[in-house]
Amino acid sequence: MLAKANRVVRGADYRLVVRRGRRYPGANTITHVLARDSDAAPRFGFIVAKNVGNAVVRNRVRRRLKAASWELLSETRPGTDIVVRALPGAASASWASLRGELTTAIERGAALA
RNA sequence: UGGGUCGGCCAGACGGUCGCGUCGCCCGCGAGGGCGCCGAGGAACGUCCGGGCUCCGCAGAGCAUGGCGGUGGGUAACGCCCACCCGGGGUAACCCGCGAGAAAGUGCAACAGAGAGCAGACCGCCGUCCGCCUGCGCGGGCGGUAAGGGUGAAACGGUGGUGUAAGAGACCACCAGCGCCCGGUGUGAGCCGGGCGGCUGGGUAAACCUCGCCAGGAGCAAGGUCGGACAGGGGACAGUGAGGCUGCUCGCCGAGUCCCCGGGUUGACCGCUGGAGGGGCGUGGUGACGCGUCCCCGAGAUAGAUGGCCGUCCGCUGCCCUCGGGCAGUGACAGAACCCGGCGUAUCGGCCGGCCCAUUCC
Repeated sequence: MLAKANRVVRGADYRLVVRRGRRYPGANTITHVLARDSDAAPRFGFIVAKNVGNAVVRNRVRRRLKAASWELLSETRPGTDIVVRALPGAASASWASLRGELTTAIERGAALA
């Protein structure tokens, strides 16, 4: 799981990444990637809206996305902010497909180290 | 053994691996790191009640408004819980009732029916008069009546008798209901028994209403500390009383208040978890619950930790089938956000116990 240092936690940061970052749509997620001028650790943020499911479902989706992000953390270029928005299909998506979507988006975002 | 009824409890298990959050200790100037403890629910849910807590400058009184409604207890309090009463259902265990007042007033009630709220007379029954007829009778007018028929959820007590032209609480007996009185019993709602009276005057109060009881307002985005940012302008009212805790009146306090346009911040910390807390034992009580004593500390996040992945077993479903396995899928409802007590709602499945009925055996 991701430590707090690897999380996007400010509302302003979320807005910045979603508006200015490049979008990579997947079957169950939309990934926004924005490179900052920094060599700080990469940061991940997650948006799971109510149309995904009830609170239990949303928690599970966000935790799986966090776990997938943690596995990709060491391979992500420093100074990158990534925000993943979960779509309603993410509730029933398999672990492998979620992780695959995220990997593809980061690769295409040229954010791999 | 089968069926029923009531109550309590659990909420997949184990392992591996990689992680997250608070707190404590240690290391480090610091960023941070290491170790250890703990880390979602019976409903955490809905936010429907009740409280604690916080602020509103907490004199207060009345009205309004809202809620509650058998009795007695429990509780911090309740619209909750317990016991009992009454009424209804069930062979029974047991369940159900939004359980005050309908002769204080106002309102409401489809269809059917002659008539539905100070009721009414369609068929019928009876008397009398007239007409027809040999006659039994038939038809009509007037009057009496409400026993019988019929309508309805409901038709102004029921049964039997006296009475009468036929009938009728018109009168009588018993029963039911209403009111009053007396005796016994229970803390009480009531219950049991006896007497008297007029002879009865439905439902709806989750319709207005009446009676009794309860209730200040807003809510942790409460409220406070620190830091940061910014830009003011206009209008209304104001010791002749602004404003002050939903509305009104009285009373009290007594100085700035409110609105619009524009601009800025939406950071950190406190509140924040040790409490009507949990467990054991004893004790009072039918019980809800109370009392005493010992032990324990058991979540505090803030884009929001409490988990991700893998394996074995377990349960369920489907298929195959050599009747014992194999394969595949799946794991109820649901996620703390100041904290408690309730209620309501959702829920795959499982465990335990009390009681009742039927049946079999001894």
